[in-house]
Amino acid sequence: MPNNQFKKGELYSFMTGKASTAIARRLQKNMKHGGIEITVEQWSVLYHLWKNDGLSQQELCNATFRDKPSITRLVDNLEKLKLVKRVASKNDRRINQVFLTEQGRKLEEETMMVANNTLNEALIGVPADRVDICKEVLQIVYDNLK
Amino acid sequence: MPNNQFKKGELYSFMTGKASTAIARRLQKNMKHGGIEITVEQWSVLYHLWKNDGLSQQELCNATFRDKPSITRLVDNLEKLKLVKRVASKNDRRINQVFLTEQGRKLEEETMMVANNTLNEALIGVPADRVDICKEVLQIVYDNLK
DNA sequence: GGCATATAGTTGTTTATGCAACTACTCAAA
DNA sequence: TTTGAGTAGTTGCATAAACAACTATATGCC
Repeated sequence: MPNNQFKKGELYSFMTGKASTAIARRLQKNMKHGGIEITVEQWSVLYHLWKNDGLSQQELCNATFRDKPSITRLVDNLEKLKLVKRVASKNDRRINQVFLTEQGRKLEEETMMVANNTLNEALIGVPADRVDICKEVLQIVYDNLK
Repeated sequence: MPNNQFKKGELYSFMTGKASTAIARRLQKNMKHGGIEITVEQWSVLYHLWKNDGLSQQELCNATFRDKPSITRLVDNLEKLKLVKRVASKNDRRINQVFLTEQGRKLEEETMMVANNTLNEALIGVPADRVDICKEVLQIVYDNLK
């Protein structure tokens, strides 16, 4: 028994993620404006390495919710930009660990500041308790479907 | 003065739209499983034509929050699939109106049913009033950034 | 040890996106 | 009536995504 109805197109934006598209575009624009020459997708990989350097590509797949080919090519491009380096694991030769370079580490502070500012632009006029509810709903949706 | 802080990565999912990615993937999977051979992006264009046939490409840009090249190519592909047809406007020869074909119209009922079911899968365990709050927050975010 | 199965990662193909540069058409003002 | 600004749409290029097919390595069972 459905607990919600998709009526009158009011949930179109919800389903198509117009808000998150808008956030990604603004983040991209703000990074470019700040002289940070990476894509938002590359940012999402670096983000997890800043928290936890040396993740394997598979762990990056799980963390970023991207498939293996996507991570292969994102890491390819980040390597070309000299921001990360693949290191074959000694224990398990199937695994590449991905490590930040000095250059990659240096990006963290500035880039996270831009991300933080972008989020604040996005949330102007939204009470914090409503943001929390929204986050919870999106987390449940993600858990339902992932 | 920032009204929210981007702390401890808790808003990573919010910013990167993991929930809407999950919805889009599930919708794609459900359509394929139901024998509907279109992409979710093509669905988003057809959706607006079902509500309002004959929109111009520019109007489709506004409705779907995509840029002009994206709509050009989505309409290209929908035309190849014989689901829509471009018709040059008589009043203003710059404008293409996009009309559904009989085949395009026939997809509506089944496809909207699949979309509705997908949404219900996504929202299992979420009280309706929380969905409403989430929608409102996302609408404000979109309006802040669009 | 050897084989089946699973896991990590890569490659190929099609579709989609963002941005910039371009063509074609419209409209209004000199 | 011409010209110049604005609008609608297309094309080119780089990046990214989904899916399937592939290689290489690891592991567990006989």
